[in-house]
Amino acid sequence: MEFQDSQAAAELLKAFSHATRLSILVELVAGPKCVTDMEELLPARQANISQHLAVLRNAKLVDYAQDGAMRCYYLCRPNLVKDMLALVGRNDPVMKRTPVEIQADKERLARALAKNSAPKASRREVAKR
Amino acid sequence: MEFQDSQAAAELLKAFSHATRLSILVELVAGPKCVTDMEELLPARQANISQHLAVLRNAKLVDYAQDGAMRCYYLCRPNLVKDMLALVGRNDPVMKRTPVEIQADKERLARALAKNSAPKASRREVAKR
DNA sequence: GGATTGTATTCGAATATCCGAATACAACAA
DNA sequence: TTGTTGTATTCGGATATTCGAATACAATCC
Repeated sequence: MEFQDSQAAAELLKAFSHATRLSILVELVAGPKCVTDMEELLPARQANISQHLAVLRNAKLVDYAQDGAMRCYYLCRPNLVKDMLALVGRNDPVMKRTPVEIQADKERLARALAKNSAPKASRREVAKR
Repeated sequence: MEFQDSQAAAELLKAFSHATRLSILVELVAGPKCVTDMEELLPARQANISQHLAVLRNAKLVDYAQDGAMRCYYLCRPNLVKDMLALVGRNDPVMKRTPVEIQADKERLARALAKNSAPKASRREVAKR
């Protein structure tokens, strides 16, 4: 993954990174809703919900269909949103690894790299010489 | 998903939501690395990388094993990280839906809800009476 | 002991995000 | 046309994030 991609990916993730916006997305997974519907479902005021919807729109996560004076918001990338909600809802166990395991990993990686190019020595390893 | 969960999920997502931190995670997917290694791989200075690693540590996405003066960082929830990187790397098509489709969706949802409780009328619908 | 290397933390200024209040605007009803 | 409803936008202050510079700290070497 290049830096450019990281930048774009970070932008997308920022759109997800707010409790109210996540709640909005959760509601929209159930079906399209207008702002007033969301106002009843969420602990936030109308203006604020509209502001968050603007962020989600910029991120191309939601769009709306006009219905009279109302705007029915819907997910325009429903699979992305569902998968993201599932991912952050999942509770992966946190693993702790020992220095020995890590060392083995580093060496394995170093050997793999050595096949393609000269291994890079760390400052400390250079100093040892 | 409750508001509490949204709060926690948003915190987790914030840890991911930075180009440099995503790049660090990409590097760590390949194998454990110390700060100096990352300094060579990323367009960021040592202090800044340490700061971002602190954020990732707080989010329990990485941990380290001390190795002399160095700290070998590794992913402590590798599956979560890999799945997240895959998800944001994926490029889901953005779909636009017509008002008619949305309306059908809303009505389907309304019928489903009506089975369990009295339907809630919108302000506009109440005004029509 | 001092010097060096690898890393973390603190500080401060720049920037960004957040949210309420107020206001604007668009669709519709009367 | 005027009023009402649903929604968006603007403004401003509070808060948070970001990053460089400086410094602190810990391990190792001499």
